[in-house]
Amino acid sequence: MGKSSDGKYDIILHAAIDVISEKGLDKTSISDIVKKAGVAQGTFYLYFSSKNALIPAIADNLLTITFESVKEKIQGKETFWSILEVMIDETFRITKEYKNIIILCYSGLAIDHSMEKWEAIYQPYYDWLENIIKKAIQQNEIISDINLKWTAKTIINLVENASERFYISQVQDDTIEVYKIEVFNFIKRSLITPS
Amino acid sequence: MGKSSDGKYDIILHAAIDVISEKGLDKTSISDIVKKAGVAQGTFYLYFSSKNALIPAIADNLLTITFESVKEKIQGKETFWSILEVMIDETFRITKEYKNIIILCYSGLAIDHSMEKWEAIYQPYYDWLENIIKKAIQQNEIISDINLKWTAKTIINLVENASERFYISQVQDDTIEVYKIEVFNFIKRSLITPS
Amino acid sequence: MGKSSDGKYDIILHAAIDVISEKGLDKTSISDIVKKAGVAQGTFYLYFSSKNALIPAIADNLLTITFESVKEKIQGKETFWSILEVMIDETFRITKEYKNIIILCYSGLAIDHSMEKWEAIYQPYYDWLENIIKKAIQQNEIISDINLKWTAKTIINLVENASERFYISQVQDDTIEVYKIEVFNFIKRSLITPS
Amino acid sequence: MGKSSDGKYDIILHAAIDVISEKGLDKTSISDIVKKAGVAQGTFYLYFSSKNALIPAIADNLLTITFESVKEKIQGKETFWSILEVMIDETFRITKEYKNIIILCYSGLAIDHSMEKWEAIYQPYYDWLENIIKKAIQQNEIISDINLKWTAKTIINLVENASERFYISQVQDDTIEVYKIEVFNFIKRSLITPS
DNA sequence: TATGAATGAGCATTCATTCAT
DNA sequence: GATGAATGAATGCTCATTCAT
Repeated sequence: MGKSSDGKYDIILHAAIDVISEKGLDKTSISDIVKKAGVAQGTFYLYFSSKNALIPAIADNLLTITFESVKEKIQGKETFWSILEVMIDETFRITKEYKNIIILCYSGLAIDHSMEKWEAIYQPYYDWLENIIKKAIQQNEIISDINLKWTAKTIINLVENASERFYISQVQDDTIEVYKIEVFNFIKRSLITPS
Repeated sequence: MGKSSDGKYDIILHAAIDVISEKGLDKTSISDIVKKAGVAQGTFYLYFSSKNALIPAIADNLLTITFESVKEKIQGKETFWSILEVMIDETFRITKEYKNIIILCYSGLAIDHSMEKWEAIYQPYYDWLENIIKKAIQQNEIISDINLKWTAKTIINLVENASERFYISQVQDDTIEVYKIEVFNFIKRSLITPS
Repeated sequence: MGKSSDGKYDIILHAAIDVISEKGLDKTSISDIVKKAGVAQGTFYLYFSSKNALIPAIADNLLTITFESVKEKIQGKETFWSILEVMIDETFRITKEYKNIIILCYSGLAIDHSMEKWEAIYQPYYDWLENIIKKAIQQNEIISDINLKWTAKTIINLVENASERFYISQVQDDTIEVYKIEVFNFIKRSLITPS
Repeated sequence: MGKSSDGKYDIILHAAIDVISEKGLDKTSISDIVKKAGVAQGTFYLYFSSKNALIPAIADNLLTITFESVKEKIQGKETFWSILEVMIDETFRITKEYKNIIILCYSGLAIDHSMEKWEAIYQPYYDWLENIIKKAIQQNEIISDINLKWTAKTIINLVENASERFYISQVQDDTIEVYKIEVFNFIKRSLITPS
């Protein structure tokens, strides 16, 4: 189950992401995946213990993509609010691009009764934002009377959920800009230090 | 597909909820459901067009429970903030009681690629809260410079997600009270009219 | 799992016996059996809980054949020794005819770790012979100082094993008559009342 | 396929015996065996041509154990009857200790359609007993009017089957002593020279 | 000799759905 | 409306075996 080898793990993982994005989790057979990956049926099981074991791996991959791209775009941003703006932009962008994978993660982890894995996977992202918030408090950008951990998780969820409502639940009675601005303002009003 | 008959629809629906709560969606067969319901295999198909047709029905049932119980508990409450308090209390209570069904709705609707049905099902709840908010604005309890629809959805999501994080993702590093208070304050700070 | 219906149980059972006799247990797939039986794949599982569940059923069938044919041929025989003779003749005949099934029962029950089922299946045969022996003792044909149950089982085993050694283990350095006579005499010398 | 090397053959063979005794033949994979033996997957095939090739080797090993231990315990015994007693004791002891292996031999050789291998493996044991019987006849301990080969095989079978009925088929309605005495007496009455 | 990653054929079993009664 | 026996497509997974190193 190692992630090393000569890259077979990644080859299979990405083949899985491709096929599942297209056909959905339950319509995708292991046979489809290995065909796409160009390996034998049995090889799949050298790297993943079961079909279900794919989901956390895919979710992990997705979070990594999100997290990395946020960190990259954050470079040079100084204020908490500009960082929040980046998070919103990137989350919307990635939700649009990977909406099928996001859905598959929801259903996959739910089916597997392992919703708690979400939290484990998101932990590094949570920790990172917690730190950002801590600094923002020190900079007196935001109020200090909040539960750090809870707030970090809630912000991430708020942003993700807003973009999922926009792209996945297909409620587009407003423009994307409205959604982005509303979520930004909602959070800002809640956290900003009264002047 | 009528909801009438002599109640077989409800018998089957609740048998389904019971069994699926226990075993999870994918481990539950139609056979399990009809056995529990005490009807014949074929009878299921007189009331539901397919296994997947169960999920929206269950989700609908769940929303109705939530919505009704919120409306009931709201009686006599005057301020927006006391209504919000009730919503939080009831949402946490129902999330605890029906967490397996909530999970099943996530996975079921995701599998079915019909996440948008969530929105349709939640519509009455959204509409109701939108009205509450509108009145609160008129009463000058909360700020007026917000997108009504978006805010209604976001509040409902925020509350639900907080309780799901608590009960489903099993992140209980704080007490339930902390979670309830944080979510209440987070929303209140964002919406309250500056005095 | 009832043996009734319109005979599907028997149809499948005999199809299974046919195919397995030919190809051996592990080379036979359920698919082969249902094809031969002319029923659908799933129908098999309406009558047998698993592939392994076939074996005891087949063994039972075989014992019934043996037992019935022995009882039939016994008609009119008066002495214990003539009955023993019939048992030997019939056992050799049936061993020859059904040797593949006998082998499959051995391996099937062994694989299944349910060797003890042999005894349960053979019980009626054992009981019947026990009675025969009891009468023979009363008639003073054989000695009385023996353990009835043990002796009944041992005689049946001796005869079966002799014929299996002849037909299955393919040790035919002697004629079948030698085998039959030896086993008859071996038992007779051991049990006959000294004159 | 040599039995020499630096003992890898024996290491693998005994690993196989251990694992199969525990899990049964069909639940045991080559992978289990090599893991236990501490060698690589491919190494197995340097010493055994296939999985099925294990069975005769294991059976052979088992017969050797039985045969050797009988020969050892026989030392100093003079009469045929005391030798028979040893055979019974040792057979019961070994059946108890190795019952899972005995079962595996049954199923393994049956599956393989090579029941006749039993006879080849047992040949030395048969030959040895044949000689014992021959001497007993010369000593006038037992009757002479018997087929030597057939009788040797039958005695061995009788004893083995009695102990298998006791330990494997789990019919323990009597004590082990009853079983041992009955089988001893059954044979003795059949063979002893009338005084 | 020894390795162990890779292979890929093979199959029991499940279960949503139908339909004759 | 109600039944439940029958269907048969569909697939995750195992595992004996190979072979390049």
